Amino acid sequence: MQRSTTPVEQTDPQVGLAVSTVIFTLRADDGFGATDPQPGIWLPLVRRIREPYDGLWALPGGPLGAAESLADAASSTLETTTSLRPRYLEQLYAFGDLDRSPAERVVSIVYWALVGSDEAKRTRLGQNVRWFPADALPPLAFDHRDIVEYALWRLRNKLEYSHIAHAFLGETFTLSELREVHEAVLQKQLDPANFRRQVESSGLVLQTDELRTGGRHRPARLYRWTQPVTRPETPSPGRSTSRRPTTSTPTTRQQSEEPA
Amino acid sequence: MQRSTTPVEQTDPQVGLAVSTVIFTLRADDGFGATDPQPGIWLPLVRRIREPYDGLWALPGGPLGAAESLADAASSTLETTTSLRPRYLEQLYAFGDLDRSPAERVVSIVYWALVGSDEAKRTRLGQNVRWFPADALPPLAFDHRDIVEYALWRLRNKLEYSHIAHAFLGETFTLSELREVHEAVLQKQLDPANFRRQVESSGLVLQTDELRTGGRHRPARLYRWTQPVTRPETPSPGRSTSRRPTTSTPTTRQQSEEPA
DNA sequence: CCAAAAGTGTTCAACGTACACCCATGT
DNA sequence: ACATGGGTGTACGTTGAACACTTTTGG
Repeated sequence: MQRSTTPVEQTDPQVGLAVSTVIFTLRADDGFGATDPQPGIWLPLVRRIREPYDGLWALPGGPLGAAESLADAASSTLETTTSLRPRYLEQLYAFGDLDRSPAERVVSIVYWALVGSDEAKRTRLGQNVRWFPADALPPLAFDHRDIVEYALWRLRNKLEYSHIAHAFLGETFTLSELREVHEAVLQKQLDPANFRRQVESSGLVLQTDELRTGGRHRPARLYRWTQPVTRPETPSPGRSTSRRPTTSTPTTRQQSEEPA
Repeated sequence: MQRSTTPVEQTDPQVGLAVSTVIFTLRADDGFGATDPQPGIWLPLVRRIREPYDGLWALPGGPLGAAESLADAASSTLETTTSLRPRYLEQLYAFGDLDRSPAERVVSIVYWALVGSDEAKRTRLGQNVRWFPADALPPLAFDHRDIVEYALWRLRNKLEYSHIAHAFLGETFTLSELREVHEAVLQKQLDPANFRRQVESSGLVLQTDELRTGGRHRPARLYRWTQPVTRPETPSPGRSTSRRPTTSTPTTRQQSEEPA
């Protein structure tokens, strides 16, 4: 007798199914009003008010409702916790080790999300919710520390071949502003000249005819994204790198323009 | 009142949790004894024997047992279906749309796996299990067609920066054999000369002092992998690209698994 | 005028690709 | 001898990093 095929009857009732979300934003202050020179990645955590791990901080999340999709659950967690709507949302991974939670068996499907810097700053949080800098997290409950690390890795990775930086900026932005986002996320300095050329030739961004004045230097041209926000809620192979092979290979089939 | 933090109480009992596996192997025959010139990707499917989708083919899988980890569930599905052990196993994605299954609500955590070509050939399958070429699948139940497409994309993607081709080859192999694997998976011809150099400089592979004779041509040197099998069962950021930066900063650019 | 960021140009090394060519074996 | 794949050499175009240099504003 072999196992039956996938969607099937009902699961063992002992296995709980939860959805959690790692929410990122970019902030330039230190949380007390002082302004850092470089912005950094921040994320909201929820203080647990029961066992296990009572008192520790944890990722916002909760059980999956029977009538909500996975992304909806992640999104609604986010809104309930921060009163914000995600500008980007993507599934991260399903964590299901047997010993994640001391007593019960819980599988957590984790999403990661980006929210706007400006909006995040204005938000008032509940009593048991606080923003923390990603590089100075308190002790976390469960395996949430690993989850955050993995989400950070994914964020940094993704930044390099997509326009998720969109989520941190307004409708229009200067290339310096965009570069600062990249520098904050990747935590390294980028050559302004090379960065400019890379972005301009990526096709993700479009010149406007406006300038941003005000700095005590030459005004900077404003740009806008060519496409609206990315919401990869269905994992589709297409990566739309918009690259065309210069010389060769009519590789028969629609050789997907995949990344790695 | 806000949603509580992650691993938590119990889920709505209406939501089922299943684990399915997309199993790939490489075969050179057409299923009837004739030998194709180029091997292709094949995968086993299970014929459903009940509603919904009775009679259609589906991915092997089943409900998650309370005492098994996600990877164990995927692995055991694989063994039950094909009597094989996976040489590679990785989580693909969690599919949880509301309308995946007509009546009930089921979330499927899907894994993808590779099994050895030689082993797969020797295996006898049960009555309701059959291998199909990935490019000629029958109509599939549920959203399994999309899932397979996504898994294929991931396989092709991953082939280029890891040594998962390991799974299709023996302990030692010639560079031609390795190239044939790549050509079969990527479905395009590769320049033997350039392929050789790329692989040799990748550090993933090591020369032996043995040769493979027998062809009516110059004997080919045998190689072996520098590392054993990859089993990324914890999604760790480190990709171990083992690349040495020639001049400047260790910019270890790596590509992410997962979609656009 | 000076500081500072915006924006352009140039050089160089690394890398992928195409392709010519030699090597060693079985028949 | 010759066909066939194993294996080496090389030239060229693209890309990315480094960095010199010009431009335009505010003070």
